[in-house]
Amino acid sequence: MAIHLIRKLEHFTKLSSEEKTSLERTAAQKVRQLNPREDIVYEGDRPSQINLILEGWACRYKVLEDGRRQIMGYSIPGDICDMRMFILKEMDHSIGAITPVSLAEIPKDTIIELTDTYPRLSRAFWWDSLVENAISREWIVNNSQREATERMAHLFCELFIRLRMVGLTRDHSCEIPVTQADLGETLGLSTVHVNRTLQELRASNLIVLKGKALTIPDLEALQEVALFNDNYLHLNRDGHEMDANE
Amino acid sequence: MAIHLIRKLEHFTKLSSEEKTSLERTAAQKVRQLNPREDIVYEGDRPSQINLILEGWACRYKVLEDGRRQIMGYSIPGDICDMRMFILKEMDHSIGAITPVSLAEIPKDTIIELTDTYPRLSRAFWWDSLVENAISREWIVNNSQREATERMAHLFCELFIRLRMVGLTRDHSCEIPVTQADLGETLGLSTVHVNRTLQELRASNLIVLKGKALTIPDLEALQEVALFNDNYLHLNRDGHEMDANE
DNA sequence: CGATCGCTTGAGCAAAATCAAACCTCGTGG
DNA sequence: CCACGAGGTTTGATTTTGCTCAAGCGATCG
Repeated sequence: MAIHLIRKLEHFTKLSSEEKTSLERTAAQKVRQLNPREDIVYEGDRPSQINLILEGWACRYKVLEDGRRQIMGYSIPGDICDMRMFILKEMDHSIGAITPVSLAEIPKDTIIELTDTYPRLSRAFWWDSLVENAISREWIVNNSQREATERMAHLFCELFIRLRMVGLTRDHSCEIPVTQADLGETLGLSTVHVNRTLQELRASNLIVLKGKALTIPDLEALQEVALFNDNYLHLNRDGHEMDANE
Repeated sequence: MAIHLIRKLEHFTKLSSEEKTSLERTAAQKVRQLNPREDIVYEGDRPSQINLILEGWACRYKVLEDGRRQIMGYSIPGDICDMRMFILKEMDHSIGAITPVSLAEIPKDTIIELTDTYPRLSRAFWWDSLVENAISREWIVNNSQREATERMAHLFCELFIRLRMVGLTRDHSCEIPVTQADLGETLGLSTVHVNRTLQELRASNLIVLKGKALTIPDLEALQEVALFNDNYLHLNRDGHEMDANE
């Protein structure tokens, strides 16, 4: 069930079969199920373990005192939330389930053991967290410089590529299980404007969105209107020189 | 000259005098001077060393194909740009000097040696980079949910506190050596609107800004209008249990 | 079968962008 | 010493983008 994580990490470096089975075993140890809208961790929590998303979508978010809510990132299968508990005492944001979520709960010590035993895994985790940071930075650009249509297009490009990395697309399609209100809280737009922007993207045949099923007939075209540059996702196997040779 | 870095890291854990002199020595090894608007690293670069800001301000930024520019973070004295080169091959953004900047160039191997010798330093660097990520996430919230006045107020609160951490404030004042155009590219606002927003903050006596000198007569008041919560800066000495006892 | 949640539409409004010009400072060179 | 120019700030007028408010619609589910 750690298949998504493994697929993702192998965009950085090829893992040995021993490393893969270790990951599989670790991820199977303790699994927790959550319902949509349930929180995985709360702002202010002092988490003592790492959560790996096995199935479903979650999001990181903050709520301002007056109720405004901002989604700062999506966690999809294969994503780890979060390594930072090794150092930081308190969560400065919450993580909530969007769909039903199945989580592997991995104790701190298990991770330490794993990374001590397999330095390649340690580096791959590091890569993963650096890419996550790069995504945060790109979101600053997206929500600050791009206008609604570009912004939405950019988000769809990113999500499609991330889902493809972990094997969750088919041809030109994937599932985007978020509501238009969620999209608004992601992109800093009102729900009404999200709706109208989606209509615009549909009208230009850039996307087909029926319920949760997103189809991108021409990814390049969508990337163009989004001014999308995938370099921040670091897909070029930066760790290939440490590939396992099997 | 690594004094600012040391001050910052000691908000996480107290360093031993040996660790401090090692940092000082490392930072004095090779120093480079840059002029305002000169780039420290370019998007696409493959950096081979770490740059520590000793004096002056720099910023991380991206430029879209059509010229729109977004500043994604400020680097002030004591900031490290950037540790990620251990893993990632190519910079996905640029870093440019805002003021004259003096940089310590630290070779990869020196950092490895340092962190291998002093695990406490290693953890402190890790903390530092996690706080940097938390700042990025907060900027997403800031530029997406807050309106112009709140947004600007929030930025000033953050910068003031960060400068205070490294000893670069006096009473209620500090230097903010950025132009209004820079502020616009930071906050996702037009220069004209930045100007008007500043006037508003001045009119409400929330800030005094003369040239580059910023005075915040009542930080709490400014934090209130900004809906500012400092938890994301992790100032509470999360590493105090590993303090050096000297 | 009503209630709830999510999506859609319309009308009016507010925030911020754009465009254009003036002004101010400061450093440089005649 | 003064003129000039560049970079930065300020102001006014107008337009655009996206927000708010309000209501209706269409599924889905107990």
